[in-house]
Amino acid sequence: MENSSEETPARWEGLPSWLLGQTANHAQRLVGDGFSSVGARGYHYRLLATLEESGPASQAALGRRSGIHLSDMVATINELADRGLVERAPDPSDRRRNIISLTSAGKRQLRRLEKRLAECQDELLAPLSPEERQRLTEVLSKLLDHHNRRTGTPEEPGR
Amino acid sequence: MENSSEETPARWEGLPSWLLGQTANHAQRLVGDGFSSVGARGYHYRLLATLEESGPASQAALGRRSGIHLSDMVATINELADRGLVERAPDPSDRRRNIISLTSAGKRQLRRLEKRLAECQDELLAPLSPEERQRLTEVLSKLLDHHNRRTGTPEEPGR
DNA sequence: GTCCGAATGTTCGATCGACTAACGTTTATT
DNA sequence: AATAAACGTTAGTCGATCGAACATTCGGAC
Repeated sequence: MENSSEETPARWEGLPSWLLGQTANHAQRLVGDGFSSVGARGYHYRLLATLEESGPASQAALGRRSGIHLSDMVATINELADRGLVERAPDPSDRRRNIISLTSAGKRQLRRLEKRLAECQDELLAPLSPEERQRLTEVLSKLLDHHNRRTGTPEEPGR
Repeated sequence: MENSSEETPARWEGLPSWLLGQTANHAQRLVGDGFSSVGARGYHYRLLATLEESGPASQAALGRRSGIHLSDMVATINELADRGLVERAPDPSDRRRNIISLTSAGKRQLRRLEKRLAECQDELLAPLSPEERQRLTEVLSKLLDHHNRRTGTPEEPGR
């Protein structure tokens, strides 16, 4: 979507689903650009952040905690390991597992990414007043909650 | 994103960009499912609607008006033409061009898609009060406007 | 009239996030 | 010991979006 022009208002442009999709695109572009300016992408941030929160863990566990699919974890960890931001070591007590841990360079990168991320949020919400920002995140949270409950995120139903 | 579980709140889940992306995903899934239940997808609706609004036109013009990339127009028109919803005829006055027009079957399909679409908006916004819905679309429109102005949609600057 | 730039339709490919399928290895259960 | 389950890995699919290249055709400048 780069176009439009010509004198067409387009009938779908007022639909909530369309507005959501478009603003989400802008948001994602902003954040993606912010990340790529430091040589990273979304999965990198998510994995580094998860790693800092839960400490060293196996790829499967990190996948569960970060919501990154197992098969994408492989590539993500490869990329981060290549950059020395993360270490992959075999688990001595379970030879199936790798234990992934954050290096200090990884921690520094995480700080950078968080800074960019915060800047992007601000750029994203620039035209909104603090109250509007508050209301927006509230309403979005409510929507997200509703649909997560009935669709995604099993969140261990009976446990 | 099917996972999560494990007892991790995840630090990015409150970020506006994340909330936007996730709710947009839900919205897109809803609409996409609605469309595919009639054997269509997003581009089909957009093209059919554009076609009804602006009448028969060349692929390039339709692309500009619908915001669909030229290279994707080809496939979209192919699919719609295969289903008999649209007709592709050479322009006698310009042999580069095809003139695309809506068939009556296409118009009927458009009606169906619009109905589904309306239902999906309702399902999407289900947990929100009318006032909240109003506010949400307003805020999103404001955001979208802001970012379209400074990024996408040139909308012929000097014309 | 001819020539060059632009528009048009088309094909191919790349991206990014999400997800499926299959497979070999290793551990746990029975 | 046999079977089930978990783990890591590779290799794909998919949908939405976009870029690059190309041949054809048109239009305007000269």
